[in-house]
Amino acid sequence: MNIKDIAKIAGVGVSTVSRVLNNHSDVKDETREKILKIIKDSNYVPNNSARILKQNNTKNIGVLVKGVFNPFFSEMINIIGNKIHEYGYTMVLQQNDYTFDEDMDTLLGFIKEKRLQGVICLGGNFIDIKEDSFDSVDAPIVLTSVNTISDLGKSKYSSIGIDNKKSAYHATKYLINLGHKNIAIMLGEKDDLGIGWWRLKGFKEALLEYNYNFSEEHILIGNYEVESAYKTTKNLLMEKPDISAIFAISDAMAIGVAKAIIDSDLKIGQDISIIGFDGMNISEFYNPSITTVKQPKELMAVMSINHLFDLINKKEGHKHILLDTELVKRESSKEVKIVENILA
Amino acid sequence: MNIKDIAKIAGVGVSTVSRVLNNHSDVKDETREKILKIIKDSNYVPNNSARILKQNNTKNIGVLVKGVFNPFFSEMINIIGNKIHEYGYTMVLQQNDYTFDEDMDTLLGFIKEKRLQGVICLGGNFIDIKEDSFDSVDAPIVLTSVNTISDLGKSKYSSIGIDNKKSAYHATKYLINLGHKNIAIMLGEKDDLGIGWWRLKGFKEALLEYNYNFSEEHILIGNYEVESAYKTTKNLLMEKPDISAIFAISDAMAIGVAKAIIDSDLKIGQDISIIGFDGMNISEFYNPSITTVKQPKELMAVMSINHLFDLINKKEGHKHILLDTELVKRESSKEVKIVENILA
DNA sequence: TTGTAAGCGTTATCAT
DNA sequence: ATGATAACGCTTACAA
Repeated sequence: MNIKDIAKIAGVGVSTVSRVLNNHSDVKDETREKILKIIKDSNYVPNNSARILKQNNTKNIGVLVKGVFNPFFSEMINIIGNKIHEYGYTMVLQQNDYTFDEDMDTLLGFIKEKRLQGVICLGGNFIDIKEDSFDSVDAPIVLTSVNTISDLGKSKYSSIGIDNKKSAYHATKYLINLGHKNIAIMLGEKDDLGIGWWRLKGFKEALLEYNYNFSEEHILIGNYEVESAYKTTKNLLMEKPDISAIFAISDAMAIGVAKAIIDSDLKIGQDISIIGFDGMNISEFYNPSITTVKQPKELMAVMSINHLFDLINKKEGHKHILLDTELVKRESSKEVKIVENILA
Repeated sequence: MNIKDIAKIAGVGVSTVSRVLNNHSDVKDETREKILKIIKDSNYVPNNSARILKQNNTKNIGVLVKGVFNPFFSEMINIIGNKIHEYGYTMVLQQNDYTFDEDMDTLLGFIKEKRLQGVICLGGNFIDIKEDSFDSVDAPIVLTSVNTISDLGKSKYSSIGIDNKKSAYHATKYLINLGHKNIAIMLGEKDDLGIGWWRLKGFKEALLEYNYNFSEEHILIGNYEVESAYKTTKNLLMEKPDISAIFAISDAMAIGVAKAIIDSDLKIGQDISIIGFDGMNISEFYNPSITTVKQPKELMAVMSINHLFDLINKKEGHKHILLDTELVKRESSKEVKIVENILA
């Protein structure tokens, strides 16, 4: 069943049917009604590929996600997906977890292969952006919550994210002001080159400001997983009891840390304070509730997709936005308890 | 840059280029190398639409999700997405949260519009499947973790899920055997017609077996959300202290219930026992850990996508699979404490 | 082993 | 207001 069949049944030419299909005004109402009825009756759906071939517009928006296991992104994908659908476009979702290519290559290939009209990257490392990196594609690109370092090529793409360094700095400072001197930080991976690198930097900066010493031993690795974080923390607690606070750079890891503390018969807050990062709702409902750096994820999602459509429709040019985070103070972080030195 | 340009540059006919593109064997190695080099140098990517138009194979797999906010599905989408990519197909993800159409109509429209080669539905209600419901499409369909009622048309689609009634029955029985007599159940919505309906049925069945009374007052509504569950439970605890256990039909709601109990100065396990449903890892790491009905979500995801490809490749026919759940016993459910009646 | 040309289902241009 | 037809970029007989 194609446009020709419909035309034949209706006793009109294919162009008339096409006009009806595309809501052109120059069709007699009567004819339009008749054709519409036939289309409906025969369950005809236009062939998208033929349309795209002709119009050169796939109406496909790509969403490239690094680390989909991150529940933080799931919700954003949801918001983005709904908006894409609303705009009459199709979402093509591709994960990028197990690819060891440069994220850049994956992105460029993705756009070309799927002939995307635009793409949003959720997470990932784009540390080697060059001035001409995006010259070979003309689909607008929005990098959301990704790690970039270079200032090159900034006029060729947009980015939306938070100030990771600053957020980590404030979180750490908050702990310091509570009297903590021996603070550990839990990163995702050893030598994390992504956002973890910036958060570590903010952490160190706060420490430096107060002349507190920082050693590699204060770095814990949690693989961004609850389970890993749990094991790492348990091991730590058996060896180094002089730590009074742990700053985990994801809420998922903060949960693992919390449970490890509990299972080690220590009291969260009293014995060891915790701060997480992300602002997932479990941090609020955990027992005890967990202090966290809340990212404005709904806003990030909405801005990303709206801005992308503005770019597509050429209503706006590329821009780079840093949104504010909020330090949500909860039960897991308390003033450090004064340890009376019996020998003193 | 199209196939003609490449052919011109290489000094060959378009069909030779096409043969190279499609890995046909009947091309001289020398010619192949030359063409491959030109393709690479000129960054040429074949136009998918033209290809599809000709071959009538989009290589698109649809994933239609109801309730993507459910973190339970996110992980499954991840597994499914990776497999689709691995098979050289593209995943088209569509959410179905705010659609009030029948899920059936959405599904059929989705397949036709995107010309899908196959589709997996994650969640949703397909209670009105007729014998000929799927006759108008020829893409194989796998319904995963969805609610079906009718036995009609079973040879036209596949399904993979768990036995919701049985699972709920066993969970309830476990509570009863711990001595609980006044058990509340928390459903997603009032008059839940989906899986909630079956879980409620299993719940009632267990109660009936022990001649325990069931009243509408034992039904709580939590909207499948942590927050809602929290509020509902808090209200309940202010009014009805004769309940000794709550069975929440999702882990997310179980967390809300747990926190509400804690905030009401009651002890989970001692005062009120909790059972959740799904087997998300937070149930293990919550404080205290929460008993739950664990669904084999990885297995469900893997089976769904593998079976779909078997159907596409006609290696197998439609089938209906019920997987086993596991009741994971944890700290949140304990023997009911004996209440000494002081007046007795 | 390679080239020529028809045809996939649309849309858009140009007549009428 | 409507119809005939070229063109989009590819694959695949068929011919050479």
